[in-house]
Amino acid sequence: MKLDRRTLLTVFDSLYTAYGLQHWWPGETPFEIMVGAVLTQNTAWTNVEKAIANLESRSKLSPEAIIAARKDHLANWLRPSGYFNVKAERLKNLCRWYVEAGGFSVLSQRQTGALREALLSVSGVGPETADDIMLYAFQRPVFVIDAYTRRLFSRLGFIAGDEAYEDLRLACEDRLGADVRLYNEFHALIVLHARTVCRVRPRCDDCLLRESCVAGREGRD
DNA sequence: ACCCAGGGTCATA
DNA sequence: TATGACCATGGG
Repeated sequence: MKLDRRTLLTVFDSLYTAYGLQHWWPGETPFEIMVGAVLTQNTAWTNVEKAIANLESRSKLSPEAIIAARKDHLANWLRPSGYFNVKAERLKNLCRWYVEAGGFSVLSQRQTGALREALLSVSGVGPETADDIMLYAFQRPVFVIDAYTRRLFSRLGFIAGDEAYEDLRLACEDRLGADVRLYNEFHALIVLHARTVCRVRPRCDDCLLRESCVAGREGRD
């Protein structure tokens, strides 16, 4: 891994200059962010919004309502977000854990490591979902590694691409230091960039990260 | 018609 | 530990 703080910040600056502040998940409650994190698993966000709107319009966007709802009903409301049977189960698991643990105020008092482990103990919450929740709902300095991040860093020549999730996360956190604001914007910018430029020009031949790409791509591809 | 989208679990070797 | 099957809708 050729990750270092200066290089990572150079990439961040390029993205930030190009796209500006993203301030992800503004105005949403921590619980809504948790719901979104589960529903967006391998799913386009536009579909997630429809499912959340279904819950909202039926006043089911609360942990108690989701726990009380029949699973087949919940699945129908989640239909637009795909994998609706699976996600109905996962959402119920998460809500039961959330309520039994005492909700946001109580969970907020836990230490970052313990909170992350608790999230991961919920069936249906894997590392990426847990870290989305850690960063965006609980405001903890956890660097989210998703497919986009891995692909971008790989294309830039920083990593091989097959590193374990935890190795990558800890490496990034080590280089960047605990910085919630930075992690928040960085992840949002990577996703935004991936959905626009990288998707259209997969080899980064002419994107704003070209300098970094070319510098890091020697002997690769 | 095809590909992918802000993954995760479970069974198998 | 490491693959593969499976889950499913909607937009490009």
